[in-house]
Formats: sequence, structure tokens, C-alpha cells
Amino acid sequence: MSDKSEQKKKYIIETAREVFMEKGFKTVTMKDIVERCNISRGGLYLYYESTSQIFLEVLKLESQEADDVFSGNISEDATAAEILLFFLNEQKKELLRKSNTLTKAIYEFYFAEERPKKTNVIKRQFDEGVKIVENLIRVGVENGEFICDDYKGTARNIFYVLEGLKITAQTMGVTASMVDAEIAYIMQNLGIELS
Amino acid sequence: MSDKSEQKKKYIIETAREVFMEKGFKTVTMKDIVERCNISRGGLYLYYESTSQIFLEVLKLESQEADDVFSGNISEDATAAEILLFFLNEQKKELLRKSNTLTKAIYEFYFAEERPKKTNVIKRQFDEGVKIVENLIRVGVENGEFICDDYKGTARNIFYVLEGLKITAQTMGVTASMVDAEIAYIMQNLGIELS
DNA sequence: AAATAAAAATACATATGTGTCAGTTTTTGC
DNA sequence: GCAAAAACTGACACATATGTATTTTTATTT
Repeated sequence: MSDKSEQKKKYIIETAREVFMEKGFKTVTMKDIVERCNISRGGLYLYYESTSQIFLEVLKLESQEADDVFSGNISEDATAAEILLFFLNEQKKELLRKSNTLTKAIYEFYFAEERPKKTNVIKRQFDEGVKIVENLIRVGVENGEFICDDYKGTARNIFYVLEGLKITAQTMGVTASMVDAEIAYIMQNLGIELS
Repeated sequence: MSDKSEQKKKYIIETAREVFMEKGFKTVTMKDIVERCNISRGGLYLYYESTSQIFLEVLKLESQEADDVFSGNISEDATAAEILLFFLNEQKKELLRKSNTLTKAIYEFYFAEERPKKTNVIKRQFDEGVKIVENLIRVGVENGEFICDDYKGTARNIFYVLEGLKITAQTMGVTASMVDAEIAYIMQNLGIELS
């Protein structure tokens, strides 16, 4: 596959991302993507065979970009509490964003797709997230920052709260102060009082 | 509308519920419902005009039945902690059920429908739930069962955790012990240690 | 610049769902 | 038991999405 082809594939993914952000997942058709890209349907099929495949590529791109944000903003000597708070505040930002977010699309994708390989991508991301937070808590406890006797349980709890907030934000809306209250809760459970 | 008509409408809703439990919301068509009911497409349109409308009726039915379970199982002199635990365990049952549940359909409905009146039904249910739990916590604090200084915040937190568990159960699965851990967490935050 | 290859656009065949309506069957009241 | 009303059916017209096959355009090579 030529360099130009790679370029075009990337362009399609970036453009499709906009469509998914606006329309979610389920209602997006190949035609929608084609129109935004200013190419023909036949042309798109040369590169991708379905909206699912395209969406998975979009998710891959998002995941890469999130990693970049993370590694670009955490200094070497940050404390565990600082790192956790940075993470939680990134989630908060995402949560409160009204546009430019894939959240709705991701949830639709969850349910639109049949189990197998497809949603496993998302499961893997979730499990990875839990593991990272779990380790972060362990480090925090070890250096005396946190108080906690169930790292995994606490990490899971954090993700359940975040998921609950996410879906609530999508369906009923949440305010910044609601999210802040939850973040304070989480930190408090680890023995940290936020000022 | 005659008595027989009412009968038939109820029959349609009960039968459609089975279909929604099996297939979720988005992929269910009028044809699916018609076939399960053994009536014709034209006939169904005499009673309901869309799957959305039917689904909302199904939700209403479910809500009534849930109320019945609740009022049928809580004695007059139950403590706040007992009531809260009963509620949480009902949620747990629902959460762990693999079939005979509308959870998937409800989430699909969340996202398939446009905001207005439609999803407001769900928002109202959520808000009502929060309010009930909030009051329950207040009562518990007043009679010395619970320790808590933010009723609403705590009630909200409980619902976020439950929502997070629900969606995680749907997409990645949760075990009974994971749910128990969260229930223990919730009670612990109110000053109750579960044996 | 002609021949060839690659890329892209258009048109087609297929599938699935919706909503309606003319015609048929069943029920109801007398 | 029969006429009027109500309930119901199946087919039709319409709309939208998919995936492919053919044609057209663009790019590359000699």
C-alpha cells in the first residue's frame, strides 16, 4: 500500500471521527462518511468494508492521542495523588464536554455490536485502566500517600463511578460540581482531603 | 376503547417485552413484535405506531411491577438499613441476571432516541430513585443508623456506582462478589459494616 | 504521447423496514 | 339471523442502506 494510500486512510479515519462525534455510532452509514470525506461510496469500500471497522480505527486513534496527553503532562517526580487527580480531571473534562466527544458513539457501539473480538477492544481498555489505577494506588499506599486495603476493589469502584457519571452525563446531564463531589469522594476514600 | 381492546393492548405489551429482552431495542422491528404476537402488521398499527411507543409502555409496566415487589417485601417496621439493603440486593439480582432483563434494551433506547419527552421518562425514574434513597439516608441518619453529612451527594454516588455496574455488567460482565464489594462499600460509607 | 495500471465514481441488484389502504373477516346489537 | 360497525389482513408504494460490477478518470511508465 502506497504512502498516498496510507495518507488517505488516515484522512478517512479523522474525518469519520467527526461524523461519529456528531451522530453517534448506530445511525452513521457509509454514505454519511463518504459525504464528509468528499469521496464516493465505491471509493470508500476500497479502504474499509464497514462502519464498525472504521469505528475501531477511530478508537485506536483516540487511544493513541490519550496516551500522548498523559505522557506529555505527567512529570517524572509527580506524586501518586497528583497523577490520580490528573487522570480524574481528564475524565471530568471528557465528561462535561458537550461536543467533540465519542462517548455516545462508544456506548452505541457497545450495544450495536455482537460480542466477540469487537467489543473486546473496549473491555481490554477498561481492564487496562483498572490495572493502571490499581498500581497507582499501590504505589501511593507504599509511599504513605494513600490509605487503602483493597487496591483492586478501590480501583474498580473508581471506574464504576466514572462509568456511572459518563452514562448519566449522556442521558441526563451532570454538572461540574457533581463531578467534583465524586472526585472528592474518591480521594477521601484514599485518605486525601481536597481543599 | 372496549375491554377486549384493552386486553389486547396489554397482551401486545407483555409479548413485546419478551422480544425487547431478547433483542434489545434498536434491532427490534414492528415485524418482530407482530410475529411474536401472531397478529398482522396492519393490526399492530391500529394499537401502536412505533417500537418507541411500545417500549415506553413496556417500561411503564416494568416500573409498576417493581413498585409491587418493593411494597410487597418491605415490612412497616423495617429499618433504613434493611430497606437500603433490600433495594441494593434487588439491583444486584437485576444486574447479574443474564436473561429476562431489559437492561440492554434500556441502554439502547437511551441512545437511539432523541432527547425530548422520550428519554425524560428515564430521567424522571432516575431522579425519583435518587430522591427516595436520599430520604432513606436522611431517615437513617436521624434515627442514628447511618453516619452521613451529604444525603444527596451520597444518594447520587450510589446511583452512579449502580449505573457503572450495570453498564459494565452488560458489556464486560461482573461477578456476584464484585457487586457485593460495592454494596459493602456503600454501606460502609454510611457507617454500617456488613458481616 | 500512447499504453497500461491504479484509483475513483456511478449504476445496479439486493435486502429490509415503514406506513397505508382496499378488501375481508369477525363481532355486536337488534 | 342479518345488517352495521369494528377489527384485522396482506399487498403495495416508498424509503434507505448495503455490497458489487461496470465504466470513467487519473496517474504512471516507457
